[in-house]
Amino acid sequence: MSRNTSQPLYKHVKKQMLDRIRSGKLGFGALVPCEADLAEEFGCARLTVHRALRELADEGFLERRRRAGTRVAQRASRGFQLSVSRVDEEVFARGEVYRYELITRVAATAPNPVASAFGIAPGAEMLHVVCRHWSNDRVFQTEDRWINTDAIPAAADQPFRHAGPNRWLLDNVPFSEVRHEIAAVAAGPEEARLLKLDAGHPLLQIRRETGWQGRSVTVAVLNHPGELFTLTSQPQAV
Amino acid sequence: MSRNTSQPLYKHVKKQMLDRIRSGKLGFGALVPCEADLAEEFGCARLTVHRALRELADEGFLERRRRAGTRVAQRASRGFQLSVSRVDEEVFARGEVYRYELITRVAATAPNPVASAFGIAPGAEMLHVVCRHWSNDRVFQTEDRWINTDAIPAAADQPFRHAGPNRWLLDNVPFSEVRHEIAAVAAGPEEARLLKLDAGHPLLQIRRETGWQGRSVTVAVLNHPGELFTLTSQPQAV
DNA sequence: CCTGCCATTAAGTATATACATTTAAAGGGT
DNA sequence: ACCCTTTAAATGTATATACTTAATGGCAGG
Repeated sequence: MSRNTSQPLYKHVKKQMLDRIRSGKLGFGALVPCEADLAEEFGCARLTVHRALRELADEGFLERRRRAGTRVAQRASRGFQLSVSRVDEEVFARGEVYRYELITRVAATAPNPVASAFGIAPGAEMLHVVCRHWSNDRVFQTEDRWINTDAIPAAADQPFRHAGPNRWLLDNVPFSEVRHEIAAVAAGPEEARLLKLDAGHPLLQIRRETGWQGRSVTVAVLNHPGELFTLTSQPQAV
Repeated sequence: MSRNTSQPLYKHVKKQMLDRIRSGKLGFGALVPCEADLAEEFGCARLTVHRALRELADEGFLERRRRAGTRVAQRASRGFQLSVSRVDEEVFARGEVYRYELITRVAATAPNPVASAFGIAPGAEMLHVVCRHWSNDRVFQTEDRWINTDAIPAAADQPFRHAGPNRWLLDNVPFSEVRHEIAAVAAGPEEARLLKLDAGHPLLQIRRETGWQGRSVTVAVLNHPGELFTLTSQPQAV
């Protein structure tokens, strides 16, 4: 129970409280003593306890409401963090050789679902880029992306010949919202050709919609051969 | 630029700084003024600025080092949050009817990969549960789970006849680490039968390993018909 | 018994102050 | 020029204090 002085006090309090939760001393739904009482118990200021409890609440361990106090959260709906990086960094992290290949890059009329996501008139022109990302000698990911040139005029000048739009966008365009959907689909003829697989092969498909201040700036469909690529979540940070 | 008084001051500062980052006024890698200067600029205490900047750093927008100051972070590898809930809650959230069905529940010798994950001798007995989760009249998820009865003796007494181990574990067992892998696979004959699909159908497969204080307590393989189920990430919180 | 008001409680925010920690940069000696 | 020491700048933590906000639970009045 003796505290490690090389560690900030609020972290010590945090760890102690987490221990009580994990050991079952404070079960799911249990009422946690109020900040003032804990401050007295730990012999520190209320703000120190406040910070510890606030961070535990941010991490999903506690639920806090004014006047009603602090309770141990039900664990049912805790999130977990999937890391999403630039595709070339993913490949590099696996110790393999990355190569980018542009398939097509055209200004075209956006199909209706894309146009409505961008909040523009159907029939308006925008940039459509299709490309492949290689890892050693295998196709690691195909990318089929629409870019709202209305929102990002600079994209219209990018050739995307030697580096993918993924990378350019991450490096150059501010974004505020990202929405992802992940599904397993069977490869259609077009996808099978691009991924050099047989039609019907299972694909891990990520649909990513990136927005800036409420407005969609780009939507992308990313396909991975199912068994080649697995997304791995990080363990819970504690 | 006038501040909304119904909003905490530190959030106002946070928003202002985020605007400067997103608008490009503070480009990637740019040096942010020190806390004292910002405090003077916003006419508030240093601690208020400190909290705003600390949270922005926690969210990955800034990088801070003592003495060296605060800089705008490169955006390359920001994570996103996938929510994981109890399967019955998932179905309920879709407005459909949930039904649980137990297939098998036996004490059996764990296969080697499972035993080694649990850190126990190969050949030791543990609980193996196979079940299905229905959404209306379709199989929403199959669950193939091993439970370390060494770590959770109470599980040996659970019949899992009317509610799945997923739910019981979440409600009753503390856990500290969760690791996920997500992949797309083709249904084998056994999976096809359980999911009432043809063999070869694409499945979204989630492998989940749950640990408590460094020790694995349960591993599960969850299969979803690929096109039925999509994991949707939450938009970035700002 | 029900309703609505209100006091009280607990969390949330803000400030001034102080001191600790890290480390870049300046300075000084060889 | 190089290395070592010192200084100071910036962030990090801790405390006391005060006020704000939300919401519960009790009380008064109908």
